[in-house]
Amino acid sequence: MTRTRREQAEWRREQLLDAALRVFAAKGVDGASVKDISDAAGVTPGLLYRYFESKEALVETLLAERGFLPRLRELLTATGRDARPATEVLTELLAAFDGLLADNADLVAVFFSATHARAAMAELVREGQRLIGDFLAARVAAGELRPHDTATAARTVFATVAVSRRTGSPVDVERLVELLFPDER
Amino acid sequence: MTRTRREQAEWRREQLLDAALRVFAAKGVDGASVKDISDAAGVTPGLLYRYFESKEALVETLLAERGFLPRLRELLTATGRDARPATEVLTELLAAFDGLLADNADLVAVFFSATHARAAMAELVREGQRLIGDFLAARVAAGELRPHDTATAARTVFATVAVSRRTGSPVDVERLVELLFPDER
Amino acid sequence: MTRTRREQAEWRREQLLDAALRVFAAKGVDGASVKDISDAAGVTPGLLYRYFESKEALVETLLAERGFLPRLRELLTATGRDARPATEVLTELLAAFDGLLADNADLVAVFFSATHARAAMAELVREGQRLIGDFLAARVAAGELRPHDTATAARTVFATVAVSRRTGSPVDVERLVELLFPDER
Amino acid sequence: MTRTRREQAEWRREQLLDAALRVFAAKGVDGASVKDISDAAGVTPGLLYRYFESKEALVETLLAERGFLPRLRELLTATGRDARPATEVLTELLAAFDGLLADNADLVAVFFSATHARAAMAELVREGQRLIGDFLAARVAAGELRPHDTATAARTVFATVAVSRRTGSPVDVERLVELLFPDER
DNA sequence: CATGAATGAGTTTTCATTCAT
DNA sequence: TATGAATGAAAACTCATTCAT
Repeated sequence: MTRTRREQAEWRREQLLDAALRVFAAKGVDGASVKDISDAAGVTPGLLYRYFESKEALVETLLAERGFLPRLRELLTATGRDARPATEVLTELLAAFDGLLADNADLVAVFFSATHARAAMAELVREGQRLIGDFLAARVAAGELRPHDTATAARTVFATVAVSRRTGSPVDVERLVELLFPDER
Repeated sequence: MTRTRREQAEWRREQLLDAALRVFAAKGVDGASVKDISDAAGVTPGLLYRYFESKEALVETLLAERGFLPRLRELLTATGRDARPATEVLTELLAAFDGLLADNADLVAVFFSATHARAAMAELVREGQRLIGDFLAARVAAGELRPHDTATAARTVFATVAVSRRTGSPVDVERLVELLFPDER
Repeated sequence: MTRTRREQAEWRREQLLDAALRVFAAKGVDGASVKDISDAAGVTPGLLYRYFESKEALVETLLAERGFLPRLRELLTATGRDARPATEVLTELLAAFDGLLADNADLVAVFFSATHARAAMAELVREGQRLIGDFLAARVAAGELRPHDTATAARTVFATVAVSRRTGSPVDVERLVELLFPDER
Repeated sequence: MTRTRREQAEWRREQLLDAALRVFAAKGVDGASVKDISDAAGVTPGLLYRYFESKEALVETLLAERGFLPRLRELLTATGRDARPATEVLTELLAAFDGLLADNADLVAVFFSATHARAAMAELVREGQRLIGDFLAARVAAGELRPHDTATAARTVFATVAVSRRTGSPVDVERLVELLFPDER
């Protein structure tokens, strides 16, 4: 109950970021007012400016601190998979990616709405595709997967999962993997 | 140079829609002001209201009149393809779809930015996936393509083309088709 | 059917004044737009400016040309009454005044709404009270009515009729006269 | 000089209502801009919207909070009059009513100008006439006043005082009462 | 730390008025 | 005579931001 100053400040900061994320996702960055956000956080607009320089700084902080690129990287490079079949690992990977997007639906919405976020989103996509492509290439090199254009394949699965999430009709990742690698079960 | 009143009005209307599309794509619907649009069209803000009831009505008109769903439908249902190999037709189809998105990049941007456009975009995606899926299913039934989950395949190619366009790194549709149907060349 | 230029112009002018009167009465002078008026007249706003210099000029013309002060004067000074009993004449007079207000309800509304019309209305009231006062004084002098403060009496009946009209509950003028002159029937 | 937040807000609210009342009275509700009002209050237009939802809400608040119907009711029903002669009480009553209108000249002007206020004004008139009518009827029943149409009489005195106030030539209430009840002095 | 009154620069929208056709 | 496209100025209103308390 008793928080130190520092804890309290940290807690408030996070609370504001939470509120901002929710509100931005619902109304879009431009459509949401500072008042909307402070209302959602149960504080007054003025307080927001003790924690963030401006509305724009708030958006940037959100993108920087809540961005899930690190988590995506983790997911896609997790070790201890070498022993398991490529299609199994790939399925799991895509499911994890799908889950990541689901968990961060609000942030994804911000990525889509904000003109600012264009670059951040592009980076996410590039990185994701590269990591999946590397995985596929390694397994092709190992002779486990048939030779194919791994970059295109990575791009394909990545895009499919992302769009499916965004349009609200989640994809069945098993089927997706089977579509691409029908013989490697 | 001399235009009738009616022609002038029609021309101005289109010009305003053009300007709005450009500005909305660049700044987002919420980020663009009516003044931005009228400036882009070289007129005064008031004039916009002779042609459209409100900024919102302008967005709706844009989505309704400049929507490329009809063109998409045309593309995907064009006849005279029965005689040609499925992969060839599919490649052509996806290239056309990619071209359509390229031609309508601004509108696509609006679809992405506007909270209003969420529904319109979802419909576009659904329709596109359905039409491609139907095509694939017919060719599978005809024994030309290997049996596979045609719905997932449709979703895959559709999403891949769309995301590639959006992220600015156009996909090579031939490679995409070959990835899915390596043996049907 | 064929009108001379002059006739046509006169007719249109009157039509515009009619429309303006109706619209001003309904929405108030400030609340009514030039477009409202031209719409009501079935013409375009531009045309209005061929007949009147400005919206304000239109109001002034309305007050000047449609003012019923002349008619009021006529009513209150009509001759051929000397032979009849004062209360009878007074009753008839007030009824006629009431009728005049009813016939000009729209104009009265404009008088009330327009800040401009304050002076015109005051003049109307003054004149009306003076004329009724003169009538009463003459009859007192003739010994037909009891001596009383004729100015106050005039003001009283005038105000009563006017307010009753305006608030929508027309007064029974016979009762009003009987109230003031119970013995002079 | 030092005011608490709450006091300051309350004070500002009243100040804005004061300013609005003055400006509305001078220019009419439609003729007055929000800027006119904020200028009169020495603040920026935006501040007005912290205290009132819209210009229309401001008018309604004015009518509701500054309406003098309660005060009118008080005046006309004040007790402790039974012992005094009816004409004396009536004279005093009308003088008080006249004073009330004088004190609220601005509000009366708003009543006259605003299309919205039509209903509020009608209620005021109705109520006022009813209360005066009741008073007269009681005194007739008590045999103190001659039998007469008390409703018409009430309407008469009410209208006379109101119009006189409005047209700027205050009535002499003693004379008015004497006109109606010449023998009851 | 937190409030919320206040600002100023913007927003969308309206409208009296002009003028080429 | 009549139209209606276009303007410019102002309207109502919003909102990010500041600051005294």
